[in-house]
Amino acid sequence: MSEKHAVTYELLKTDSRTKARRGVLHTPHGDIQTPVFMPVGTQATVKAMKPEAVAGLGHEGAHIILSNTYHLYLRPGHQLIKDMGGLHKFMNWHGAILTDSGGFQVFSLGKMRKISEEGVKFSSYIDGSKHFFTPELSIEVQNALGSDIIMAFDECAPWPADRRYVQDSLNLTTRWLKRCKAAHKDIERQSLFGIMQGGTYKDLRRESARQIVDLDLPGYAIGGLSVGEPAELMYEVLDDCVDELPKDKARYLMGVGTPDYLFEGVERGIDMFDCVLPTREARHGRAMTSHGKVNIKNARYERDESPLDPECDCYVCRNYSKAYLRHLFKSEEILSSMLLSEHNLHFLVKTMEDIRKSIEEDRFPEYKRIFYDKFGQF
RNA sequence: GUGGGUGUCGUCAAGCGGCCAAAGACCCUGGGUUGUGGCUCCAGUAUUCGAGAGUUCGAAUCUCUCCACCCACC
Repeated sequence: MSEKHAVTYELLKTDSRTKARRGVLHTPHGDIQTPVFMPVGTQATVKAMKPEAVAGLGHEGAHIILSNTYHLYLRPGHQLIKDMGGLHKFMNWHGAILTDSGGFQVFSLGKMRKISEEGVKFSSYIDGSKHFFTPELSIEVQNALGSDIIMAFDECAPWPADRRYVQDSLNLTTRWLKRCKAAHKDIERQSLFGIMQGGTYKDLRRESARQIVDLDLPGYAIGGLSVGEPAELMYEVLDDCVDELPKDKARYLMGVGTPDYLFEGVERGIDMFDCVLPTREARHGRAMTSHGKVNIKNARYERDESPLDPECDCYVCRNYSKAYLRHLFKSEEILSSMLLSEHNLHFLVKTMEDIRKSIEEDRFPEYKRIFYDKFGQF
């Protein structure tokens, strides 16, 4: 009666001097080389990107994206997507999909919600209508969407938060995780990842980790970090709590992030990352480059004929000048979002490819040094 | 040439004797953004009101002269 998990992690190599890992995530929609950066496509679309462009990012392509339970539940509705053949078919994405549970939206849309043992009552940001989200409903929605990896419905505590609150929050998250696991039946089609909480209290993080690892899930996420706490504190907490997670399961640091966070996360043994930053900043006129950030709005680029990043070989950098990109942004042309999004995503996906290669060749610390020297502070 | 009108930030404009070291919008300049509500949020930018001279305790606001532009009519 050994059921096969839909998603499994295979550890290929561990860096000799750090906790950095090189692995493969096997999913029903293909293998994912890790560490990996997952572009975010909240509303069943990576904003301003065609799926083909997402699939062509970097040199190897992006093979997994993140989408969102909360948003798709509200619009167009999970039943509709199920009727349309599931999320992959609906959005014409042939790679793997991870769906966030809606737990984070409870946190980020905090003004209009009420948390109880049973679940969360909240108002729709679209029309103000009242909804009640529970672990069972989150799983039901994610089952209907048909994503490869589904996330547990958790409570993400804010920072700062007092110890008592964080403790209660992590315990609630574990109780909800048990309900998620019980509600999720088809484990051969989709895999449920648990989420660790615990704020910035190391002992609470370890406690949360032990609780969720007990449930023997195919993967574990670290939630509730990068929510405003100082970077150094986050690194410290992350470094400590990762050791509590099993080596034969994928580890996902949720909502991260900036290039420097990616390196720090990988160094501490993280396999998966996602972040809205590259696409959101792109829409707001900011680019990530090998020499740091570029604000394309700046007047100094008015007559700059050079590409965003002289070391980048993406479609955008091969064909367009900063002067043109600035013009597109200032004119509020749609192509501005498209090109800057493509560049930013390419930059992170390509950086991850280089990180993977450096781990394979056991020179991750050296590569990190080189990257930081050029990139500077984000 | 005659009559009428208008002149306040790059632009459009509020103000019409004190609360104006001049509102607002756009533009412009800079910054923010980390499990995406939001092509968005935050901040900055006129010691000055076409120029000059008056009236007044006090003027962008009243008077006079000049200048510029606009509209009619010769």
